[in-house]
Amino acid sequence: MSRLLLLDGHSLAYRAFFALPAENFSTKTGQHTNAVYGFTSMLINVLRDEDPTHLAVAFDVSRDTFRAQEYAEYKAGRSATPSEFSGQLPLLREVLDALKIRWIEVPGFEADDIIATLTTQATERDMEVVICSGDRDAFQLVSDRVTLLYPVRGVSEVWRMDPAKVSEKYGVPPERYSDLAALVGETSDNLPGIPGVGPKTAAKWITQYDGLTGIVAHIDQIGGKVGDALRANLDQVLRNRRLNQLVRDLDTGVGLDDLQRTMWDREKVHEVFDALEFRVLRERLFATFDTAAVEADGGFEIESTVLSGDDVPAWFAGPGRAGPVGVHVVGSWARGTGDVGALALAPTEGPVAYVDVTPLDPAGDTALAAWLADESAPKILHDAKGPMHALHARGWELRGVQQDTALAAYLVKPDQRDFDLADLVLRMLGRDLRAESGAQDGMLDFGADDQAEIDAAAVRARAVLDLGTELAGQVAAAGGTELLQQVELPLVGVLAEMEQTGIAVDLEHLEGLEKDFADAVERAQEDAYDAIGGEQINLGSPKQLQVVLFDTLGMPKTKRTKTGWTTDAEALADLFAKTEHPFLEALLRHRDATRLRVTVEGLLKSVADDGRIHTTYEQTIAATGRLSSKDPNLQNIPIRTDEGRRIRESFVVGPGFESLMSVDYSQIEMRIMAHLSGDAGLIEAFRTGEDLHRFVGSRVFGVEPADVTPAMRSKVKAMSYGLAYGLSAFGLSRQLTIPVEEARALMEEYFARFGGVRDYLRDVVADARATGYTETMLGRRRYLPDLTSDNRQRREMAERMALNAPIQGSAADIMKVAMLGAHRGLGEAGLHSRLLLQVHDELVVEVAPGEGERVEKILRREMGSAAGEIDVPLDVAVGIGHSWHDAGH
DNA sequence: AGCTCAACGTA
DNA sequence: CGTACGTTGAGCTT
Repeated sequence: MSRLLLLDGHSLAYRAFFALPAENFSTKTGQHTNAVYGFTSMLINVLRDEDPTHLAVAFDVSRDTFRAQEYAEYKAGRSATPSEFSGQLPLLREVLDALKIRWIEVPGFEADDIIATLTTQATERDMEVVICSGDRDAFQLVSDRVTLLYPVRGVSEVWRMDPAKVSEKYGVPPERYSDLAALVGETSDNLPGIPGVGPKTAAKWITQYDGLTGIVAHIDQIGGKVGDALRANLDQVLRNRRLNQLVRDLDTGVGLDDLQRTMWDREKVHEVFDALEFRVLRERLFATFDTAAVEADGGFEIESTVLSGDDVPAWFAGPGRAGPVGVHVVGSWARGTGDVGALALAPTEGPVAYVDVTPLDPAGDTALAAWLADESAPKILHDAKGPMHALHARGWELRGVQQDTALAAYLVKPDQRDFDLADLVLRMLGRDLRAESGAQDGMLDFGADDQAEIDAAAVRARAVLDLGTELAGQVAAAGGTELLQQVELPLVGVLAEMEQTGIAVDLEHLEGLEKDFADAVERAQEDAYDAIGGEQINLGSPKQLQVVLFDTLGMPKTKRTKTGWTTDAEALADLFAKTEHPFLEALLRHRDATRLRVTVEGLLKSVADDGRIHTTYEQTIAATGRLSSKDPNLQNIPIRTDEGRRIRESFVVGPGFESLMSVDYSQIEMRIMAHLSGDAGLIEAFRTGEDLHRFVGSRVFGVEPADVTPAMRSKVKAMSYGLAYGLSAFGLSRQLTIPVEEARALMEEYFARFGGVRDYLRDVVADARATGYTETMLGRRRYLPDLTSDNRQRREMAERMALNAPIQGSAADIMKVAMLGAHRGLGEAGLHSRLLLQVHDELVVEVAPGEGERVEKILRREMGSAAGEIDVPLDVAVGIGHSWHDAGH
């Protein structure tokens, strides 16, 4: 049975627009999405509940319809459509395009005319029709084959209108509804009815005289004041009736066959939903419709063979083993360690081998270990770092990883946040991650559970192999092969080692800090309560703070947030300057202390049995190419305040080592900007070795370097750094608390002296707009489609990203190269010192006894040369000490 | 239990 | 109205 679903895009989205609070539905760029969200949410529900075979969405083109031509006042008096709404219509169409749902517009006609036409065509073909519209005119279309879903109470509920329901509600059958509406009038269309005639009277007449034509024929028989009113307004009623009649024979430009439901474009759904930040909705979409089953061409034909230990050595001699082998490791891993249960190995020819390693005889173990560690035996894995930990814990090293499908996908789509294997396989290979047939030639009989596990692993190994080939092509097409092969892939092993090693902590010191900070929290809390007359609010609750600050204490309102007024540190400090209320001082102190205590608590929880903290580096998260660190994040350990820095005293040199060494690039992003822009002045600044900000300050303010005051220097410093982020005069003025005019003058002066920088920043955006992406020094791309957006906020956001991505990303490239060089250099020198941490522009090394000088030399050499031949020197600063704090400089 | 938000730490 | 991250508690919703 065919069922056609027709939606009135405009009316439904408009409902959603008013039903959903805009402040809860906007992207980080400020784009409102409530209408799109509400519509899409409703769409998902209707698709789920009605399961149509065909569907389309109709839109109004404008208010200039044939109805307005007949009656100039048609829909007059409606307030202008808010621009926050109309701005969402293009986004809504993007969503529909991604979902591959046809949307239809016909100039001069309304959405309901399109719906009426398609309804007519469909019923002629014996299809069922479900209409979803918030426009009452659609009632006239209801029949035994046509159901109307009419949203009430915003978008959360619909009335399901069939003929019986329409009669029950209005006292007339659907085909008479237009007569009724003509008599009663329709306020929203500015169609006045007959004074004194409501639905009850109108229904009575319609029933009595068999519709409007009958009423006209018997118009003289209708008595009373309402009869007079009817006669006085008859022309108007007939006009209403002409206008509310939907057109059923439009040329819509599509046939019903064009409306057949098809699977959405998964790639585009991701793109569009990402841009709209519809995370939950996307999950709902995918969860509601078992996409894999519908969309994929199929699963994988899998033949697997289960190897027992003594089969293992022979297997590696079989056909297809010389080419890349897809490897799936069954196991678990985290924090630099793990556990392997089994391996699935997919060769280019022949069945997938499955090896249960929980019991593995020595011969099998040796053969497997040798193959895994063999640099010349090419392997393909998905996200190899985790498996490396699991294998390492078992005493096996993994080398020869020729391709990592997660890393490759990251280079192709750097803005994507997660790279799930099933998802990639579906999107890039159009296949589903399941075994088509569980055929296998193992000798043993396995239980259903075991067989399912074997199949699942075998499929993954096979899929990784296929995906590796596909992605290699895509990476090459994006010019990323060298970056992948020479940098990202080799880095995996280095990061794995760093995670496995971890960094030693001084538990006693850390526990002492916890107590100190907890005491400080306690004191601050007491002081805060005293300052407001003893009321014990939760100082960590912005909501409760707002009540105290703005209601109880009546302080001036701060900047707005989505849900109220900000209580952030800057605003509190500002309020303190104005009011000098002791509560604020105590609150700020409480904030600081709480923050530090929480940081310390988190670290304490992360200390492993070996007395060290093992973070996890994410290599596929940051769109610019940086690493990120999590569980715990060791890239945001405090350094700016004295109290915060004490936490760094807890990171110490471990037993058997001599010291920690911290090596960092000075002003690497500024140097990259100098190099990329080729600005002679800035390059000279770095070549002279003069203090950068003093040098720039002397140029900007036109004084001798020696006469640059601290105030001048700090202004210039803020500006220099801000430039790489797309800072505006407004932003600079706010940061420095100076007038916008002064900030503007400062920037103009800067650009006058360093014109190359201005030209570069301008060109980098223009190039990105032309090509669609930015590029780092190593050719890492970032795609920025929003550079051509009509939406100013989105466009300007993309412009700032375009400014920053090559600079931040090139710094990330250089640091990665430096890490590879340092790792190799330490190894080749036969040193035992080892890399522990990377904090974007800093490396922390644990120095083995007596190796300090050699380590420093290697680190300086490798970090200093990591960018190759560039126009400015890369300065490296080195510090050594017992703790990370002491190594700081 | 899982989510979003404000807040805040780093480069 | 300055980029890139990750974590937290509060306060919701499920």
